[in-house]
Amino acid sequence: MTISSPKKSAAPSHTKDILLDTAEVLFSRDGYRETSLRALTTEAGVNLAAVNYHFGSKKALLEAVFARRLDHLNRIRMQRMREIDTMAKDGEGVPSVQDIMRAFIAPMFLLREAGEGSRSFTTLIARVLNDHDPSTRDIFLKYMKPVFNECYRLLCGVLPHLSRESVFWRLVFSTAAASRVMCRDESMTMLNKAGSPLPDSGAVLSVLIPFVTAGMEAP
Amino acid sequence: MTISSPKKSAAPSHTKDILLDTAEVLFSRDGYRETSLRALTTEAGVNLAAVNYHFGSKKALLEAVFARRLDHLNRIRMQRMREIDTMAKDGEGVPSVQDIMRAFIAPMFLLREAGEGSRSFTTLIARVLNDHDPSTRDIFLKYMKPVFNECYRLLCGVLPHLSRESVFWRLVFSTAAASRVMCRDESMTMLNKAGSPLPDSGAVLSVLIPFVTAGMEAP
DNA sequence: GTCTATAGATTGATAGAC
DNA sequence: GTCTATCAATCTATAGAC
Repeated sequence: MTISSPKKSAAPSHTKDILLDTAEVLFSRDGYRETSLRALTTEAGVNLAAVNYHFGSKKALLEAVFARRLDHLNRIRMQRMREIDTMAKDGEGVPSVQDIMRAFIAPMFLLREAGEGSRSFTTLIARVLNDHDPSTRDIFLKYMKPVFNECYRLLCGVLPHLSRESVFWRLVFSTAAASRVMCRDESMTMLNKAGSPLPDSGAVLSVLIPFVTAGMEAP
Repeated sequence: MTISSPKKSAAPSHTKDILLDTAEVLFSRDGYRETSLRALTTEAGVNLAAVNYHFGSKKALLEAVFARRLDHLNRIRMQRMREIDTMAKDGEGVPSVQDIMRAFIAPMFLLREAGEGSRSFTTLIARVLNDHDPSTRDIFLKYMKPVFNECYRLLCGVLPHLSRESVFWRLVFSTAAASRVMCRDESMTMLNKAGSPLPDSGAVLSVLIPFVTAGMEAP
């Protein structure tokens, strides 16, 4: 109890928290649109009307799911990138592309390993990023934008020989690669001739970081 | 008329063709699940019952949309990769990673520039690849698998110092980057601080190919 | 082959008793 | 805050006249 985080730790006691936890899992497993409020409230063991009572609408529930995790995650990423920025300004040499990319990408994978709920959440991010509905995508992009731009700014600083457009697109490619592994699923296995099981986040990260670093540094 | 391709060129005269063309555009613009048969048949100017009469179901229509384009596209990609393979076996040196990646990725971008319909189609691929419903994804992956595996095989040949798992995952990252630009949209503009307009496929390709090549070749 | 009409099911949201 | 009951809208798919 004494070392636990914020307030409610083990079992969520309030309907609101139960709904957030359940929505995180079901939205990531089946998709936001494909998850009906009936399936959600049944799984959560609460009444059908609870979502609209506590959050106002289904979409407001989705936004609440994002806010709960991203506020914390993005604070970590921004802090890491600011540390890199400060070190550079203090004359401790030019930061490496790899350090910047790791600050941008790694915290999401660490979150992924933090528990079943947050694991679902990172999958949800990857799914929402590719949603057809702009308003659904924009809920996430609103949180993404400041972190993306800070990373972009740092990269422009250490890759002055590249056009800004090149840096921008390469960073887009990198986020695409990262998000693809975030929601890795059976379709991966279908392509995987080697038949090897899906590796854990640490293993994927050790392939992903060199990949995006080399891509960013390409001539 | 004499230089036009296959059979029906300018205006599709049959209901079936009109439905394929309209489905391609609406499925890519709004998503497969989000496009109702009502919206589809209204836009196509045909009767609501036409889809089920001609194709049997909505999902069979999606599959027909894929078959019409992918049979041709994948034949081109396989041919290019086989040419690379033959050259290597004839002792004309080891093929470059860049050649292999270009054979795998470029034809899709060429198709994208071939017209409004095929442009929509490449967007549709990228959207379906990230669909929540496995059966929807699998329709595309069934066509993707042989081409992906051939590319994977070639890459293993020229990157013998890498583990097969590394090659596999790097190729997955590359396809993710390619598919991300395929459905580039307003959400890109939202992130793009430089505010530059979305470049054409040739320009994106000239950034994408060096990126994935460097990523594949990373130590 | 094309049309109208509708069956049959599911959805998000709400009103009102408790 | 939680419940039941229900509304109004949507959907895919089909039956049957023309």
